[in-house]
Order: sequence, then C-alpha cells, then structure tokens
Amino acid sequence: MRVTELAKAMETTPDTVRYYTRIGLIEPTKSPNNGYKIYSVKVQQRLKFILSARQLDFSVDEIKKILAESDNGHTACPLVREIVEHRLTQTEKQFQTTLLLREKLKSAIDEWQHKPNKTPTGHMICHLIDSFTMNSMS
Amino acid sequence: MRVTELAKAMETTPDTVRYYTRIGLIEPTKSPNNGYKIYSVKVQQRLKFILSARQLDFSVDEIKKILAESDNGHTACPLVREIVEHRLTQTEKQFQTTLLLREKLKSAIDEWQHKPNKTPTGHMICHLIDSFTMNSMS
DNA sequence: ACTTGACCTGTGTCTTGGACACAGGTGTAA
DNA sequence: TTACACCTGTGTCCAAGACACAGGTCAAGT
Repeated sequence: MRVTELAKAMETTPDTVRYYTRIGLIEPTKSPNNGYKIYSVKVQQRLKFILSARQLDFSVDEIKKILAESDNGHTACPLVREIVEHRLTQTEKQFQTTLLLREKLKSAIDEWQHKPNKTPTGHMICHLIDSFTMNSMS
Repeated sequence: MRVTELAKAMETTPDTVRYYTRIGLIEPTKSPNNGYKIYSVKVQQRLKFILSARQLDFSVDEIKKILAESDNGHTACPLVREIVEHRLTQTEKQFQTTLLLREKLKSAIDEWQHKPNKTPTGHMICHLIDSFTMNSMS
C-alpha cells in the first residue's frame, strides 16, 4: 500500500501517515522503481494501534514508548494502564479549566449586555475588557 | 521599566513580555546607553489589556486585530463582542470533547479492570487497546 | 508515440504561545 | 579589581500534524 491508500483504509490523512513515518513510528519499505514508500499489512496493524491510542489522547511520545516496549517483546499493558490513568486526571483538570472559562465568557457577555460601544481613549482600549476584571467573579 | 520589572508588575513572565514585544504587540523604546528595551506606562496599560483578553482565551492574533482597530481610533467593542461569542461556542465544543474523552478513559479503565497483562504477539501490541474499539461505547 | 490532465509523491516549512538555552552585559559588594 | 548574582536580547524548540510545492506517475485520448 502507498501512503494515500493506507490513509484512506485507516480513515486518517496522508499527512498523518507521513508524519508517523517521518518520526519513525512506522517504517515502510521503499519501492525500488519509484522510491515511493510501501506499507505492509503489519505496519497497517501498527498504525491502527497508534490511531486507537491517539483516540484516547495518548501523546505521540507516549505511544512511541509503548511501541518500543512492545518491540522489545515486553508487555506494554502496565505502561498503558499508567498512561490512561494519568490522562484521566489531566482530562479532569482540562474539564475544570474549560468549565471556568465558559463561566467567564458567559459572565462577560452578560455584563456587557447593557454597555455601549465606545471609541478608545488614550488610556483605554476597549472599556468592556478593561472593566472586566477576573476578580469580579470572585 | 525594563522587561523583568514590567513582567513582575503585571504578574506575568519576562518571556511573555518579550514575546509580545517580538511580534510587535507592544513597542518599547531602546535605552541609548545599553540597548535594553524600555517600557512606558502607556505600554503597561496596553499589556494589561492584552493579558485580560488572554484570560478570556482570545488568541494573540485576535488581540492583534483588536489593537489595530483601536490604534486607528475606531471602537474595538463590536469586534470584541463578536470574538467573545465565538470563543464561547468554541469552548462549548471543547467542553463536549473533554466530556466525551473523560467517558472514554473511564470506560477503558473499567473495561480493563479484570483483564490481565499480556506479552505482545506478532499481530497485537497491547490487547487492551486493540480490544478497545470506540464503537464499544456506541 | 505523444500529450494532456488528474492525482500522487517526498520534502520543507508553518502553525501557537510562549519556554528554554546561552553568550555576554550590568551592577553591587568586597 | 574581582567576584558573583542577576539581567538582557536573540535563537531555537516544543506537538501534531497541515500546507505548499516542484516534480513524478499513470490512464485516457489523439
């Protein structure tokens, strides 16, 4: 398979396949007649794993470590469990952050509802934001 | 004020101040004797605005546009309102994404609870992930 | 055989918002 | 003078691909 073919089969983009190839996550062989990269079925399975892990928001670097472990014939499962736990706590944090931001934005919209637009003065760029201090939400 | 001094006053980092300077968001003058960048009070107010907008997760590029508008003597308020609305819808999406990811991770942990670790076989890297297909959550 | 044109290829660069590294300058104390 | 802590500007690096681009490939048409 060539790059676009593989990408379609795995429902991803050629650029992603190229990227993983570039950083050595997957290793195609070279077609001797035109120099194109050729991907085997084995590589396809490897890519499937990578994409699944990405779905769980594993970083490419984490995936690289997992694959290295596996390539050495060791179980990657403990590492995988560890990463997914860590990812979950990260996600919880992210969740809280997003929640807070959402409140800030809503509160800003509310607060600005009845305020007019003003042209900037020398010491104020946009009075909406200038007056919207974060501690106003306590 | 010099870069670190300004950063401390605004509760940010020197690198951030340098970055905004580098991309032209704020424009210091040069000290003639040592070439160091010198920031005026006016610039400090401008930085305050920038940091407030960043708190609302405005992108640096959006802020640049706002400042350009304001520098031309026009109201930036309509633009600001527009951006904040857009940012809110983005944040809602982000929120949903994070929520979904959290469920995926939890579900993975649950599902893997009673499964053993296995050494990789030729066609399987980590059976946990290999068996964790996204449609298993429907 | 030739040409057109659509599609494909690998490689290089760009993205965000700063963080980090680093060689050298500054300034205060001894 | 020297030591030393701190500061400076500039250059590079990060994640995970997306995009640009010059050139190659291949089937259809002439």
